[in-house]
Amino acid sequence: MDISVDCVVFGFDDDELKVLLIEQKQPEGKSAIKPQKAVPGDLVRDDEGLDAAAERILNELTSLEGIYLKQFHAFGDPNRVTGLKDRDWLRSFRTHPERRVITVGYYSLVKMDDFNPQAASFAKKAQWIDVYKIPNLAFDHNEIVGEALKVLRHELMADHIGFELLPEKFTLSQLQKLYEIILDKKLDKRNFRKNILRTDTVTPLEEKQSGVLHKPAQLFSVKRPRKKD
Amino acid sequence: MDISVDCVVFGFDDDELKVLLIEQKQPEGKSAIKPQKAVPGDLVRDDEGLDAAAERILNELTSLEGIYLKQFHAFGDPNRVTGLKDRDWLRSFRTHPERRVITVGYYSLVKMDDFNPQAASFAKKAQWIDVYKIPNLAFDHNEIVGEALKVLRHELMADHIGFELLPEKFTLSQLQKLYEIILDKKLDKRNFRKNILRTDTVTPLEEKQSGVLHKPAQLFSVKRPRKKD
DNA sequence: AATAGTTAGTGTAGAATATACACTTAGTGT
DNA sequence: ACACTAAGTGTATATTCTACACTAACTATT
Repeated sequence: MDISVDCVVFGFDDDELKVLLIEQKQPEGKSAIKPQKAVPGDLVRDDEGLDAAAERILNELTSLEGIYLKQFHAFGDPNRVTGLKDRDWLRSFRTHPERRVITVGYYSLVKMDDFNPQAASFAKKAQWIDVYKIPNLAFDHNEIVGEALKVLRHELMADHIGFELLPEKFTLSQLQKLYEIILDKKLDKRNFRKNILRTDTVTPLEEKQSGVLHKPAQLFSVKRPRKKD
Repeated sequence: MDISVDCVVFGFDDDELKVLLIEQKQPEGKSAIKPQKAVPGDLVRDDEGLDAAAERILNELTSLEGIYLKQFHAFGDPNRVTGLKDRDWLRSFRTHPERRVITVGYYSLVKMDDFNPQAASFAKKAQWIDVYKIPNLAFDHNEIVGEALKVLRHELMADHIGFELLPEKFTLSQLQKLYEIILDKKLDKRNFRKNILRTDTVTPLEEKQSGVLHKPAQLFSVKRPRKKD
């Protein structure tokens, strides 16, 4: 058997929660077939830990580093891979295409800002897709994304990890919107603010929004552990 | 690579939280070496899902069926297995002893009543060991048990799954003791009872304790989904 | 028959937390 | 200056959490 790692990378963009999907390479000589989208993932190397593999693979495919990255579930159904396209693809790209693969799911949150679409090579391969509009994916990736989303919701409430999805500087309204979209429900503005400020994970900056056609909002950033001043 | 499943089976006995450990069979011709204890686990078969494997292995080693059994983490450190004894053991009992093995941890809760310890396969014997007095185990099983315990604590609070560890009929005091032991802290009696009764997962029986040298306690059982009466 | 010993069983007041709700403010564009 | 828009702010009420102490029911002993 082989082990792979699949990374469900969440990002947030104005008013959509997105997942990073790659477009699979076309198998040789089958160019007529529409390529499938998939979550970035690959086989774990023989001498590599799971967490390390996840980090490596995510890095290879997105050039991101040092990201909140968490194992959430192992998917081991022996019939995980049944699709014809999936089979074709494996035959073209894997040395042992018939081997059963068990995959370990990781999820991660990134600021879309940090994400570097510079590499045209990259932009060709990877794209952000609205979580609520995900097409059919390769293998069992729809299920994997679904599970990741459940975990994300849970962790969002428990650990307030949501800032990870926002740019360096953000307003509380943006943060609230993020929560509303992930949880798929409206939140009360005043209560939300109380809650967030109480957790003390966020610091107001000197700066304010500008160029908006309404009262400019206070900008915040994530509170980092104090360096000595 | 190979995949294995390890099952951390919790049971409860009066005032100790226990884990089911097996004693590994001795490798041939090394009878001087003290055998190691381990959590029941084995390789996943080639055509078998992870959950199915966990159930099968638990069943093979303990003759239990239909147990609350939940995947909690995959352990994939390439240096998971370093001990000399572990190596010896693998050489004796595995067809591919040098292969790297990634293991998926499951945990499960059983009523010790229902359990009839029957060592089989490569287990010399099976025994319940106090969670807080676990010796050095084979492989990375100490870590695995530790993680399982964390998850158990978490799920205990979230989902009130504690009854699984008690006999069919139990008193609220027994249940409270169970919580106290798992969480390793004292709880307030009245508040505890309020909480449990509020969750509505438990029904009082007609029956009371008897033969105790104090006021006999009401017996309860887990509330099962109503069958049609 | 009375007594001592033991755990079962119960309520409430105060603190903390969660919820619901509406108006004023500071900008931009016309 | 006026209209438009989202930012920002406080309070009263309901709910949940916490701390806390006495009486009840049974057994064993004398």
